[in-house]
Amino acid sequence: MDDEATRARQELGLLLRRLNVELDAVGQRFADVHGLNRTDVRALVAIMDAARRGEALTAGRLGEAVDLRSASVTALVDRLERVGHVRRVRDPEDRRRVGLEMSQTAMAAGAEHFGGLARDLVGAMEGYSDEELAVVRRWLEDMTAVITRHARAEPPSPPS
Amino acid sequence: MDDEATRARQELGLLLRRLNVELDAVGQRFADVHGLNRTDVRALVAIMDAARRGEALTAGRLGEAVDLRSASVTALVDRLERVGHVRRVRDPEDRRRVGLEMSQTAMAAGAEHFGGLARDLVGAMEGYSDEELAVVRRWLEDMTAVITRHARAEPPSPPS
DNA sequence: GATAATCTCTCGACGATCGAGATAATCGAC
DNA sequence: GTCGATTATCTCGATCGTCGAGAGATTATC
Repeated sequence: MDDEATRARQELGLLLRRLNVELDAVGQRFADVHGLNRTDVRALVAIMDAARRGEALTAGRLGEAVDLRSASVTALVDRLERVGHVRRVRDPEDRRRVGLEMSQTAMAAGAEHFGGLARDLVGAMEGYSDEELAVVRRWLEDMTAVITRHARAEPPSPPS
Repeated sequence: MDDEATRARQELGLLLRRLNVELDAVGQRFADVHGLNRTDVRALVAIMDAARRGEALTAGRLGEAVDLRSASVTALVDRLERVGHVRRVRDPEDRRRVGLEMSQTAMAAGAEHFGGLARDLVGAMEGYSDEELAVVRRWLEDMTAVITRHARAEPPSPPS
């Protein structure tokens, strides 16, 4: 591959990084608007995702999802509960466990903020053909695979 | 646009979010390995980017780049200087200003971690034709524009 | 039942960030 | 040149998020 082709590919990597920065900024903005910190937002997203899958997250599983110790999860849920975004619900089957339920207002706020972004993204894709989006999809999956490998462990080079 | 087409586009949005999470994890991993926090990593990246552009970041500009007040920037630079990643250099022309220079070891560490990722990403793009990558590029730019608009201000809907 | 395992919470400490104000250097007007 | 306004950075004290250690409560195992 000649230099020109390599450089074009490197630029796509930089574009990806720029997109990453802006996407993080969207989350930061949601946090600012609602008086939350980044961890709180990550937690709400995790709870929403779980709810969408039909599961009710427990305190422990939330801690795994956002990588926090139990003491921090307690403080985190205290904060979210204090402002009314989540509710603690003791599991009747295993009363050690504490389920987490999102309030309707929190669900609505999240849907408005992130749902609006999703809607606009879909709108911006209207002009693309199915074939073009298939290419994009394959590319995204390939890039995600590479990135995930780097995120988990640091191989000197990809196990080719 | 029918439901099937819309759903395919929504899935690309989810793929993008997943990629974002993994990319953040790469930065987190760099932080873990080197005993830094996320802010420190963001600061080092900002300093590296500036250095690549041939500029030496001052303390104030670094604060703007990572969105921290001056008190926090002082503490931040103290941390980075203490472990030898950056050096304070008084600007001889305006001695109020403090320039920041990255150490060779820090540059090398960053190049190894993030440069390795960049190399692998380029490698994963080898199988794509120029035309395919042009589509991907256009798509990335379009998506970044939409995301940036949401990150800066929250319009009820894109100003179409 | 006794004991081990699991899940969450409490407590004390540490560290990152901030607001207010201090310090030092530069710029502009005279 | 000199003085006041401005700019850039730093110091100090306080606040808040996170953690480690361990307690309390519940369930599983024998």
